[in-house]
Amino acid sequence: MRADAERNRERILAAAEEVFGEAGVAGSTEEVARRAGVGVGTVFRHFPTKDELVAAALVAHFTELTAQARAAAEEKDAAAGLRRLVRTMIETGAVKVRLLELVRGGGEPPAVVVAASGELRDAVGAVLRRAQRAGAVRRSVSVDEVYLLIRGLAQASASQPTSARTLARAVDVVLDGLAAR
Amino acid sequence: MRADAERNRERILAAAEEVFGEAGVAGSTEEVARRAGVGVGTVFRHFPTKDELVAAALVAHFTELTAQARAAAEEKDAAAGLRRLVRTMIETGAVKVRLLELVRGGGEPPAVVVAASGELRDAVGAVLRRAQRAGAVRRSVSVDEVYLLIRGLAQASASQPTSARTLARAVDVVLDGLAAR
Amino acid sequence: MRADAERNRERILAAAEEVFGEAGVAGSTEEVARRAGVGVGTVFRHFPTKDELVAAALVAHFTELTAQARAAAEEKDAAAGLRRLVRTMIETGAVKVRLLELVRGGGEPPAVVVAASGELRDAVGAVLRRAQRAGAVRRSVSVDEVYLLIRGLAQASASQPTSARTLARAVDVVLDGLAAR
Amino acid sequence: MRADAERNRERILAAAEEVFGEAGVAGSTEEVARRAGVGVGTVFRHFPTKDELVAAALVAHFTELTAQARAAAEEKDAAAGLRRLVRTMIETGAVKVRLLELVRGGGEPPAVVVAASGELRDAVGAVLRRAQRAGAVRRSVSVDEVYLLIRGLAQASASQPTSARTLARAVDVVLDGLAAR
DNA sequence: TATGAATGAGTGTTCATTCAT
DNA sequence: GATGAATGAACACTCATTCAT
Repeated sequence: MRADAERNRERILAAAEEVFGEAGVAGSTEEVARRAGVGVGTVFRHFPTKDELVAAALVAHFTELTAQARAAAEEKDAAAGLRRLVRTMIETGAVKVRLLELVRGGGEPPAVVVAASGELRDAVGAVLRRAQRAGAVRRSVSVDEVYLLIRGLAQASASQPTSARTLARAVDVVLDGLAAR
Repeated sequence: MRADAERNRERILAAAEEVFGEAGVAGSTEEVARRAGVGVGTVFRHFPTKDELVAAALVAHFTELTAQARAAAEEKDAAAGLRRLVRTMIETGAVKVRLLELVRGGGEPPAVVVAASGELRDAVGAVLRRAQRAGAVRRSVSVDEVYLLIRGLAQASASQPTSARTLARAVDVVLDGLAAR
Repeated sequence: MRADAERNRERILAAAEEVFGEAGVAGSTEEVARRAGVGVGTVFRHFPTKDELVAAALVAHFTELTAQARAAAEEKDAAAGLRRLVRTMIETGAVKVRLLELVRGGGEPPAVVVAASGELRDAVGAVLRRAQRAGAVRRSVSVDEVYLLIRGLAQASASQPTSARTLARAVDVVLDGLAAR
Repeated sequence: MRADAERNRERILAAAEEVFGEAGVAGSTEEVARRAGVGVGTVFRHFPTKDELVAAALVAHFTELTAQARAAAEEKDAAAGLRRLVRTMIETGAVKVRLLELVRGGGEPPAVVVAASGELRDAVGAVLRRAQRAGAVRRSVSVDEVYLLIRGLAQASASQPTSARTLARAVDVVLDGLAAR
């Protein structure tokens, strides 16, 4: 039964990412249940509240991104690592954005989300520092700005159809801005 | 009574900006009515649909920003004009962001909104071209990227408390990125 | 001003017959006002309540029919008079039906309506008695049945599209049933 | 739970017949829920729309009547069968009338209702043809008139309190009119 | 006196959450 | 544990009625 329950949990999370990613706030718990192929009751057994479900989906998303950030930190070329990370985060950012909408609402996001977000920030920080050490980014910038810029482009491109070309150019502007003079 | 009705319309619009700015999609028409100090019926008389109310609030917001963009285009120093515009848009952007969330939902935003957004984009374009002519921005960037970057920073800073310092630094990164090499 | 007010009253009544005749209960006071070419306020000044407006429209309708019944009582051929009356009432009955729907609702129709309906019944009674005297209708039937049958056909044909042919045949069945054996 | 749900469905339908039968269009879904002893949500789970609820109640009503018509077709005495059917339909017709009001409104009634009504008409037709074959009704009348007359009496007696005596006499007039000369 | 803007109770409908099976 | 039917508070929207102009 343990295995079954675990499998359900995963399916629900995946369905939640899908549903909330598509419909944002409008996504209903019932729809999540339907896509996960379980009853609503099961969803609520795993996540006693819609907010908790959303938070869990967000954490899952942050966790994936953190893994990618850590991978980027291993890359030979530090500058290329940063570049790739920025692109990945922006491209997969759409979902996150929709989910974040949900979590805000009543102010502070739940602690778990803050923690997961913090971990991601740190991983991005590591990539950034490596790029600085390699001389590809000037010393004066801090993770905060970088993180903000990434989130911004992710959200903006998610909330309005944006051509790949425009997005790529915007990323270049940012990377140029980060570059050491 | 014309006068009264007009005043109500303004109050409703202002309340809508407030409510939707704070609560996003969750904001209720009833709450808008309460804050405007009118009955729900009055809100619906002026804006027959919640969507129309939201659209109207958005248009109002875009219109304000467009006015500011046009003012920025008059400024002596072209580069300073661009800088100021970017800052203004980001600072007052919070509201817009929340409202945009609402309008998306079922795909294309209503024509009025698209039109108002287009006008803003054009006004920003004028400021940008002036800055390019003055040599403060390199020729290769187009309005699209700039508009995207501005929207991004506005949304990102609105959706998560961001220190003024971090925001200012992010703006600088962008402006540096835009600058001619 | 008297004349103006009187003209408005008539226009409102006519509009009410139209609107309620078409839409039944769904017809709104506002729509009546629109068709009458006056403001809602004016409608309410003349008829302080929707119910009163409906009642007045009904009374007007009954009054017209009563006039026709009286005319039928003058006709040379008593049997032909009855026949014509039945047909007229059925054909113009559609409106009445819709209006009656409205008036029922909370039980007894208002006194004015009852009175107007009584007058119509009496006028029909006169036509009937003449037909009986002429030997065209058997003595044992009373106004009540006749009135009920007429109302029935009027309502039934109004509430569902009915071919003229079917209606004519139904009327013949009734007239045959009334005829002396 | 299947059993429970089924029981609820029945109770809701019964309540709907009651409520709409009494109040016509004015009857509210909430009132139906109250009388059925369930929450509004339950009503909407079973019938996603008020219109669908009304249609379902109508279909149920037609179905009952069709069963009675079929029973009448089995009766030994063909004329008595017709007589009894007409009486039954008129007596139980009140509800149908109110419900029909609702269904009209926007033109064509939903297909299910049309179908159920058609079946009833056919069953009545069978009873009628038997009576004709038995020489109790003249050949020239068709189902259409009979159905119209029945509906008419049902509606008329439902929409205004009518003494049993008057109704019986009206029925006799109709039956006499149908009789072979 | 006529107007039509304002009001707010009431209606249909949705959806997070609970609980009997 | 899983299910999905039941619940009811909450929301968008309508419309009879009132009242400032």
